[in-house]
Amino acid sequence: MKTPVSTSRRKAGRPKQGATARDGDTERRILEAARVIFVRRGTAGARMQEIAEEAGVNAALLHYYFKSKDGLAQAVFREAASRILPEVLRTLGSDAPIETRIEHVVHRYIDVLREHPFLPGYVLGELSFHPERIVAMAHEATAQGNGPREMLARLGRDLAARAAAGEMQLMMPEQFLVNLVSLCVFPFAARPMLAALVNLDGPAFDLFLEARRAELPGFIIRALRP
Amino acid sequence: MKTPVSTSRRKAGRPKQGATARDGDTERRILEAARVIFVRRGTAGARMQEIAEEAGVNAALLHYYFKSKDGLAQAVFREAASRILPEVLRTLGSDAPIETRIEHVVHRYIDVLREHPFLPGYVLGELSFHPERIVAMAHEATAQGNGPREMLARLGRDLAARAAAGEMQLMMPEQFLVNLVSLCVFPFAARPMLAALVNLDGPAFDLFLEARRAELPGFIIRALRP
DNA sequence: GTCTATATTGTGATAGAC
DNA sequence: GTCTATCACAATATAGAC
Repeated sequence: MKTPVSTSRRKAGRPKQGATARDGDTERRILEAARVIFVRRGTAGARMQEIAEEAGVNAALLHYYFKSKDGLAQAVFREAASRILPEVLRTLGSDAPIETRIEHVVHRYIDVLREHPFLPGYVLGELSFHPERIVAMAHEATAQGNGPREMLARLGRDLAARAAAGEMQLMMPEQFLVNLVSLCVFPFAARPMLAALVNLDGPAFDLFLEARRAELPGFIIRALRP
Repeated sequence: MKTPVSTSRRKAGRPKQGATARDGDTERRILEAARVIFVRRGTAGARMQEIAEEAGVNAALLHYYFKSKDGLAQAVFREAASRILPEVLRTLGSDAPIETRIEHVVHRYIDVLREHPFLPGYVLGELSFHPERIVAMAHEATAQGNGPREMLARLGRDLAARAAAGEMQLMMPEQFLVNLVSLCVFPFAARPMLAALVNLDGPAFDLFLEARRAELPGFIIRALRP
């Protein structure tokens, strides 16, 4: 009998292939289903029953693998947030020219979010309703040395150097970071509003994103000129 | 006995001043309390009991004035969304020079959101988890003639004219609108993340916003240069 | 209009057989 | 590991007295 529970648990002995779970690891199936349902309904709106059905497993198994609904919710939020945060921060802290970093971040961000278009709404909702979740994650990242603080400090030095050389506006790195992320992420979170208000739905939204991916780097770079 | 319920209901005969409700209109007290709780917890996370306590009234009264929890939720969302949408759209469709409109929108947006800093997180969460709500609102606005479509069309003509005169980049009005709104709204929705990741909390966030209010119009106007 | 009491269902969680 | 059965309680909603 294996010890269940815990956030960082991983498969420790294959299941016996019960009749219901057609393939692969049950725990993974549950986690994927939970991601789908939590992202769609929000943490409070999600139902364990619906997650079980989405995963095609018995509802009691959710508690076997993850202790509680909150355990599942935390696991899902971690995964979601770490999918749209760290890589971009890393890119932004590289030693390429700022213009190159901007282009990389914009392209990468929009590409990732096109594959997970509902993540921003979910993450922003969670941030608002469960702000404590992000705090724990930030602590870990900082402890690992992946901390965004160093990245921001380096970015600030680079911006200041370019400004001193008369090549750019002087701008606080925090403002720069927020501008960049806002312009990439917000359109996804606001998608339902754009669809309802200005008919930016379905294929129109895809075209909008394609144009945005191409134009946004230039928009930001022009805004940085002195 | 007065007919209760319905979204657009207003006070029709003062209450008898029950012992509990210290002052004023009970319905209004409930609606205000509902706003506080729904914004804090999200629609699904909010509890009718907590709203009643926040309002200082008996829980049964919530159902007397608003038929159901969903009725209350709709009323709150309408109020919230109409607080951060229509005015800005109107400003953007004025006949002042584009540069002036940008400055007006940025200042107005940031001022309004500083008074209601948790609205963006709530509205974006609702958009994601209850996209159907915004559709109804958009229909009404369009029916009223307040429609954002005309505003966007006018804005598009103005942008095209300035581009033809060689004074600006050519840009689709949708992209322009999204850029402007993203840069104003996103920082509020992402506030918990900024606080955890780069220490932008409390007074630091206020200073950040003050600087942003001053710098953002220039940032956007520079980005529009040819 | 406001209150108490209660109906009724929903929902997270666990015990225990297999 | 997975299932069935069930517990315990939370939560929306209503009935009816005042």
